[in-house]
Amino acid sequence: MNMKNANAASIRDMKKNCEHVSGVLKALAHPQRLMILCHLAEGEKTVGELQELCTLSQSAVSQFLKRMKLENLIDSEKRGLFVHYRIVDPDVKKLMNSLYGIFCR
Amino acid sequence: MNMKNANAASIRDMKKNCEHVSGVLKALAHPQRLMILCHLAEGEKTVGELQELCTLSQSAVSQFLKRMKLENLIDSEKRGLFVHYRIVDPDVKKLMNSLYGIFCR
DNA sequence: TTAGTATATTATATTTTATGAATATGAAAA
DNA sequence: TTTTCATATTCATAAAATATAATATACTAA
Repeated sequence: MNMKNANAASIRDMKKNCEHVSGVLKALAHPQRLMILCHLAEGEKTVGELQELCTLSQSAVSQFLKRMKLENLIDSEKRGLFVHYRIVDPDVKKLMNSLYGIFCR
Repeated sequence: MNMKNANAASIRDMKKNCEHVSGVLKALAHPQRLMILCHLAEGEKTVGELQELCTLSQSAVSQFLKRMKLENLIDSEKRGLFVHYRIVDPDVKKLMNSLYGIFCR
């Protein structure tokens, strides 16, 4: 087995992984987006519920949600007048659990 | 027991936690800082070693390290001509392990 | 003391992100 | 069909992050 190539490959992987993971982290790396995710980690919420829970303006919540939706961390479903948001990316669920385990006790 | 106060307290905790954790995440949320941390997760490294491993300029490595040192993720020790960096925050070590477990396989 | 090597700092141009106000959309109720 | 309610979008501006080049420090060896 050619070690040189093996290393080159794993460095490439590492770079790729770091690019992806840092993108995810960037989406979480804001006090209020993280707060929103903490609430979503406990289950689906509407925009209005998040607005109350996080004491944020409607516009702010909407923009934060959009940002995280773009990064595919969450998705939404409109039912009647309300839009329900939830975490979709299973990796993000795992990450939120890890964060809780590490930093919240 | 007063539920209202209990909730108020836990919301306060949540806010505090989110502020701290998002600070940590922000420090990781850059492809090359994350790359540096991945290498440090495997053990102490000098600035020059990181520069080679990550193909970055000396100045860039130095600045990234400074940034993460300010956030107390890492620290450094000068021995002779070389400065050795390592991860100090045990939470960051755990987090790097989680990230690896979630995103790198 | 001079030269060389490893690292740190500074300056700055550029890009990205945050914030808040105003306005728009679109579904439902009256 | 007008009004109301939940949510989304746009826009202006401020603030922060990033990249890069140039220069400085500080230790070592000759």
